[in-house]
Amino acid sequence: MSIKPKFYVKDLKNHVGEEVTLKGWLYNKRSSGKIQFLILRDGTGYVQCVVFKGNVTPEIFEAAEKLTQESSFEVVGKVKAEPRSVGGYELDVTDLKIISIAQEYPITPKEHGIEFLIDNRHLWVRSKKQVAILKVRARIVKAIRDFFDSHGFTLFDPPIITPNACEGTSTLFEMDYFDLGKAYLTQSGQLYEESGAMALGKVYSFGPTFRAEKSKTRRHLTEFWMVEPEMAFYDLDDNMDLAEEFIEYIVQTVLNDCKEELIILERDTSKLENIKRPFPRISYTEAVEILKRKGVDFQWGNDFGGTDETIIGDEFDKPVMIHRYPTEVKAFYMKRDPENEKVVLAVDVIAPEGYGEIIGGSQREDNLDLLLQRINEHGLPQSFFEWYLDLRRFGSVPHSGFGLGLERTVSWICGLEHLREAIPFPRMIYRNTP
RNA sequence: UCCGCGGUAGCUCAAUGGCAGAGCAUGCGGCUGUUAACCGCAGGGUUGUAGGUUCGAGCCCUACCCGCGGAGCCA
Repeated sequence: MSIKPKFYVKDLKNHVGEEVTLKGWLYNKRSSGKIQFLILRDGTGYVQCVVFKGNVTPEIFEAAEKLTQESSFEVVGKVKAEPRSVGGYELDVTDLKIISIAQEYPITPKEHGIEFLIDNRHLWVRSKKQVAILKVRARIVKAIRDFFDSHGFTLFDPPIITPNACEGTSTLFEMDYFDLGKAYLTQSGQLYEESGAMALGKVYSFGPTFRAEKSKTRRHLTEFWMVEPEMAFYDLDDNMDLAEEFIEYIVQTVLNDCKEELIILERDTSKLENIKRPFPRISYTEAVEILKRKGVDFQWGNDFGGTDETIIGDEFDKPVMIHRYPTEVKAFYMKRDPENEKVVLAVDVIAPEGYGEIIGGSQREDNLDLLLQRINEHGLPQSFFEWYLDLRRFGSVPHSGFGLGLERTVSWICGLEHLREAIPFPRMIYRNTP
């Protein structure tokens, strides 16, 4: 026997005048003596169910009275268009069955502090705003896959467990790996993607990555999702063209497909409608000039901090692509600019409205000798990178790629204050539960 | 690791060094169109922990614990 629902709230508009059965949870309740208004949510939407004392048996009316916030129940009723009701439709209840009465639910319709909400993240995800964010996240994930799948890319999954640091810079989560000593959780699949690009031309990976840095800001998680395309025969300009088209596609897809969610999130969509190619492209050196013009005491050669990024980003109403960073502040695998040895062919994309870096990418060093030199300069053990150097020994080609942080993108598009709401169960330096 | 702010009822917050309070949630009662409904009543407290100052400490002092915001680091 099947118990799965035949109707969901999102389908009600096609069943006006019909009697349907809905299953879900009580989001909120209001009553006025002989009439009760039950707000049912079922994951697809919210609908007000009206229980009139005259229309139902005393038992059914009493059952409705017993329902507490987040109790689960099944309700039968006739769908009608009702402008007074949120969502425009409501259900005239004729029958109601309690599935499970909820204990006193901790998250009330009033305000809560962030500590309490995160402690109750497993329940918090039921809230209207969180449901909207998670739906937008899911839509962005699909948009990302659709974009690459339809642009000639092949999904190429890198390992999560790795023997060494990819970039040799950030701190990694460490573990014992049987008799082989230490292993680490990946901080990027990029080096592996490069081998994929040499095999399949254009590849991408999409999955969780891990950073053990003790960053304690609204822009950091220790576990976050990253999409990393890597393309053979792409130079920096080709890379930027792709990044630009990619971001435009994601934003325009969400605008088109997540209208209700963006309303719930009270997002100013005019700022998103503006996210159309071309995006401004400035060099690092030009970005430094912007900072100096704004009165920031900034030395050419340093990396930008969070506030620097915001100042630069505020100069533009679209994502800004900053390219050609000083060699010293960037990773060993980035190709040096043939026209200026002091900079590498890297690009960071800064989202508007203070959301910071959402993309970091570069053209990769494809010359074996120069790559070896860079590995030595960074004090990295060459033995770990022999397989990576092979990619330059056996038919090396110019190639490029980038990584986009999913949660930062979700956060920007949804207009969130903090990255922790952009993932179901955030992992942060002082928080790994629930 | 550093700087700043905070910890009082299940939750969000008040309380001049002088009786520990409100709203929401919960329970009971009322109301036939509510929109975070409303009205009445009730229960609910080791004020983060340990010390200290004081006639008297939620409030002042010391240490510690926990959290939040930021810096550094990083995407």
